[in-house]
Amino acid sequence: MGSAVAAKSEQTRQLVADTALRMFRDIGFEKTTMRAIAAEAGVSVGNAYYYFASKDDLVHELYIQVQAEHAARASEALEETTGFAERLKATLHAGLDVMAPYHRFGADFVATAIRPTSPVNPFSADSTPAREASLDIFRNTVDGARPAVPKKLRGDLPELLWLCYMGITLFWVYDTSEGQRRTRKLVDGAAPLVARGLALARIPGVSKVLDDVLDLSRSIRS
Amino acid sequence: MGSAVAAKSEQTRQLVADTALRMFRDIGFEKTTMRAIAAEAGVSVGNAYYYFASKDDLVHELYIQVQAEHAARASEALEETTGFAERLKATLHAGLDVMAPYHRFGADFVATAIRPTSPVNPFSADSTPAREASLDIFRNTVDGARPAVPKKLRGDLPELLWLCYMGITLFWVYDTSEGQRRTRKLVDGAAPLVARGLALARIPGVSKVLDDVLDLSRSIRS
DNA sequence: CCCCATTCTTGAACGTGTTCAAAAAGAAGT
DNA sequence: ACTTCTTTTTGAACACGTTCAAGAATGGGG
Repeated sequence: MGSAVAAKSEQTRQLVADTALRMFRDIGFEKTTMRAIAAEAGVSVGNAYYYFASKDDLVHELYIQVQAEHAARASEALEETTGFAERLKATLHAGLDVMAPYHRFGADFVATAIRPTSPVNPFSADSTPAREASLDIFRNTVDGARPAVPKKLRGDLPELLWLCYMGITLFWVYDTSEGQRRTRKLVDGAAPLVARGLALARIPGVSKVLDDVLDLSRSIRS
Repeated sequence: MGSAVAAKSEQTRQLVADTALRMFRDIGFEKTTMRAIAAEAGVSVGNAYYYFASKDDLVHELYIQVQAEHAARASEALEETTGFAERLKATLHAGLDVMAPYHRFGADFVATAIRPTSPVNPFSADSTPAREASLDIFRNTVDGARPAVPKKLRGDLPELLWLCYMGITLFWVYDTSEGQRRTRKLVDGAAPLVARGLALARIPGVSKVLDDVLDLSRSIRS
């Protein structure tokens, strides 16, 4: 198999993927039927299925692309901020920026992603690379913060924030306010509160409860 | 329209609903096709649609039934407990008990329920009665606790706990451990921690942050 | 008893995601 | 050039959720 041929095959794959993602953005998830994608891309339905096992698989492709874009934008925004609250805000807003064009499609995306059997499920094995890359964004957000976050929390915080990010995404999906203004407000309000909450970890009474929360969290995960 | 006729119509409706719910439990969501339900119930497909606008609507029926059973069991269990942690545990375990037979179907249930347009969506207008009834369970859980929970939290806590319950349900859906043992462990571990966390609300430093959290929560909701 | 309006029931038909046997195209060896 | 094997492409076919025009059953008013 020469490289030119490999390129041809890859070209078809990309054509299908690009067409699908563009149609998702422009006309929504449900109207983007497999037949419509195939017609628009100028291939047969079966051919699209040769490259993507299912429509969900095309959503997976979108998830990967959105995640990569989020990593790029967050990384850039984080270069200029040091305070934890500001860094968290930057990371979360970057995520919202990237998702924005797909808002009308967000509900279907989430409904697809939430099935444990789906390749798009953020906890699934298929999503491990994308999930790890996403976790890296939050590790970077936490580790680069000055003043540093309490050492006790540094290990678990990225995962916890990533989980919060999933929750915020859910909120964003349901947010019908213009430009998802309420979600922006939530991020702006919550980020400094999280930072102040972290400072409380140094109060002895709080620290004890926190230890137990972390213990529970670890025992549940293992 | 005599009552006998009304009964006949209601009888068909119940027959379809009962058949569907039984099949959901026994063979899962996907294998329970509308054609299979109709065949099993001895009616035509169109007839099932006369009583239920969609397959989602049958899931809604299940949601209502599960919620009613949860309310009944929780109410009974709460009669015997006074401590907040114990009450919370009782309420959450009652919910898990009722959902248990539907675990294999849980993922599809959640995927259906999460669509903003779905009648099953717990935040939707269609679900308002069931949601209010569910909130009542948590109001009862909080209000009946002795010693009483801090007054400042008493108003918002039920909604917050209900939201946590949604999160626990999500955890439960993904929990493949035998009998969803890990979810039980999570509830047992988290309930006392929440109770201890509430006590921290009396620490001045914590109280200030908490005020802002509650303010933000209220401003986002309105 | 018959008529009419309402309620209930039917099953064919539509568009969907997905599958698959078969064909076409390409690569490689002789 | 011919064969052989793999990769790619096709489009008909399947089961699904859903719709709908048409018909049956029902019940009250003359």
